[in-house]
Amino acid sequence: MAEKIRPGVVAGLLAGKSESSSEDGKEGHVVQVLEIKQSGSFGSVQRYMAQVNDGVTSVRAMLPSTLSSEISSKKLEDTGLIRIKDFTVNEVNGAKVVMVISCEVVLQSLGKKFEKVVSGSNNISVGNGSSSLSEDSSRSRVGGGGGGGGEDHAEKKRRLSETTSEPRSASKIAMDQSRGSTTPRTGAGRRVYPVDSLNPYQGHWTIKVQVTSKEAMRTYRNARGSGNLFSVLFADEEGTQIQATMFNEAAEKFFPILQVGKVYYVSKGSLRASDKRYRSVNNDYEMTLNVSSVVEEVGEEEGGKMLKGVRTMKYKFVKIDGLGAYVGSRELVDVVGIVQSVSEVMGIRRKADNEELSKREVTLVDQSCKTVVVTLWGALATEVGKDLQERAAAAADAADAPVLAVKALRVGGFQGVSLSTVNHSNLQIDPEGVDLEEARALRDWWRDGGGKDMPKTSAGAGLIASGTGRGGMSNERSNLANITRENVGMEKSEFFDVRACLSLIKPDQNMWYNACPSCNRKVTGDGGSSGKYWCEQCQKSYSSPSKRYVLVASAVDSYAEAKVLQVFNDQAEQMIGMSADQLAELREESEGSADASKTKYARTLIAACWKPMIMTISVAYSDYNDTKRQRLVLRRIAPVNYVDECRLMLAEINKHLSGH
DNA sequence: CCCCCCCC
Repeated sequence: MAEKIRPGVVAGLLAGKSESSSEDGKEGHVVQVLEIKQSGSFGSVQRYMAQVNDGVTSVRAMLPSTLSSEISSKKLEDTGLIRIKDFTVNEVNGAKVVMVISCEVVLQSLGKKFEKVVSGSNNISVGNGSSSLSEDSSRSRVGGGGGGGGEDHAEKKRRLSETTSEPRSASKIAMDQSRGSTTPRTGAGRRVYPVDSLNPYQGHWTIKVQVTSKEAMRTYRNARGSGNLFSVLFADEEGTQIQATMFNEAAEKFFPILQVGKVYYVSKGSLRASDKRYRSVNNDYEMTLNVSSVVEEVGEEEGGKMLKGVRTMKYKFVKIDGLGAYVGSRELVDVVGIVQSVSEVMGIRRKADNEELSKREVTLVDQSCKTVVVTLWGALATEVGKDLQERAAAAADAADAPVLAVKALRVGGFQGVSLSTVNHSNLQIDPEGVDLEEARALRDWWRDGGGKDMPKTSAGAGLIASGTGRGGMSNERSNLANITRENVGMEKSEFFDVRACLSLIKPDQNMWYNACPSCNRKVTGDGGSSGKYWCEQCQKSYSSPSKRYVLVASAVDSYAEAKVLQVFNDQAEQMIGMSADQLAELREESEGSADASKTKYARTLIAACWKPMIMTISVAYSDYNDTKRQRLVLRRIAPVNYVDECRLMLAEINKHLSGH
């Protein structure tokens, strides 16, 4: 076995010994892990703790989230070996804990605890575990580097020396920063951490990041108070992103300083687990900067213009045919597709406050041969959308259609599946193939014919309940209790989809009217002596008007009963299964029957009830005898597709589960 | 400490 545990390594870790001189020459320290235990989860990722053992000493260690899948999949078990590449040491309740930042599995399991008598050749001195690096020694190791603007391999190695048992004081870092001009900043004393190594337990760090997006300042007001805030996304050279938010005073302070595209050293921010529901980047943590946080722009001579890795946005693409699973969840997705069409910019008035919004719709297709409409909002519609439109127009033929990669999209249920940009969304038109394997694969697929023979259908088509002609049900389900609450529909009419049954169609109501055969409006007259009916609209008389339903039914779901649901002809016809004229005949036959409930007429109305269906119901307030009254109208019905409904319920359940 | 993200 090439991998060897050197006894004394653990003491070395505790002492912050950095230089790895493992016998195989690889960077890092090989140790054995014992007593692997779950240790809470951060975000969605289970974290583990373990004892790390070198045969002489063992100490508690927090293992990185990157190792969690290895543990859960049993690629690493008790008595296994890992190589620690990067770590810090924290004191928790007076005991030292090794916080492993980066490591790899060396051996799944050794089968027993590794124990060894310390050999004389051990080249790591076994310290007392509390020694720490002096400021000077730390400094001397971090010299050089220069203005390359990146952490090279040597720098990474140096990070191995970082301990938090004696961190460099924040004031020291601040001093270094203000003194910056005399010494290369990436050199003197500024140890730059990769963003993915940050965690809430770490004492002090400095990151070097580019602002990749910046929100406008906004105001919030809730039960706990009100204030201003804005957030930015930082990305480091490795492309790892993290959201940083600033409130109130800190927001005022940093808003003018942080600019999109510029690079900064950031330190003294606080980290905490990010809420998966609201996460705009794939990071278990998010950062809050307060007034005492340090943000300093990196000069261009230090490579501040562009961080190498940032261009490579880190995507977690979801194939278009897989978007259905995200409908209704708040999770943001990344999508890459061939641009099929780009609409003009449209002006929209937001319902809530009548504010004018710009939107543009882009249709994408990918290898799944499914299409989806992405709605771009605001500047993404007017600016990036314009570039996209021009690029699409410039395409000589379909094969040259642009590729669009979008980071952070909200998945909605409009027409089955729809995508919408949010504040943090980021668009890349024709992303560099070298950076983006998926984009290249997609373009190759498209240029090779792009499944030319495959029909391209909307990703939503399979998800919406069909059967009622144009349009479709959304994937959001409400219920009768919700939609009949007071004031729903007060402002303007609202539409809801519910899964419900009719519970009653009273047989003694009017049920229909005589309609003009050409305009469907109510005609006057009763045939009478002239045998004619008059249509006011068409200014014509007819001898044989057809009947059209206009009836009141009750509907029920597992939440409530809506006693009065207005139903018009098309929906009534679908539910009753015959035209109003046909039902009128049955009604006539039933006249004078001894038992009205046994007539064919009555049984037909009963048969229309207790069939679950998806109903689109509009709720609005309308005048009724001088008072405003809530009015429910059945606008559309569709059969229940149980597979789809189960899928929606599962998504709903998952939404609740992921909330914690 | 936010967590709204719009329209059909």
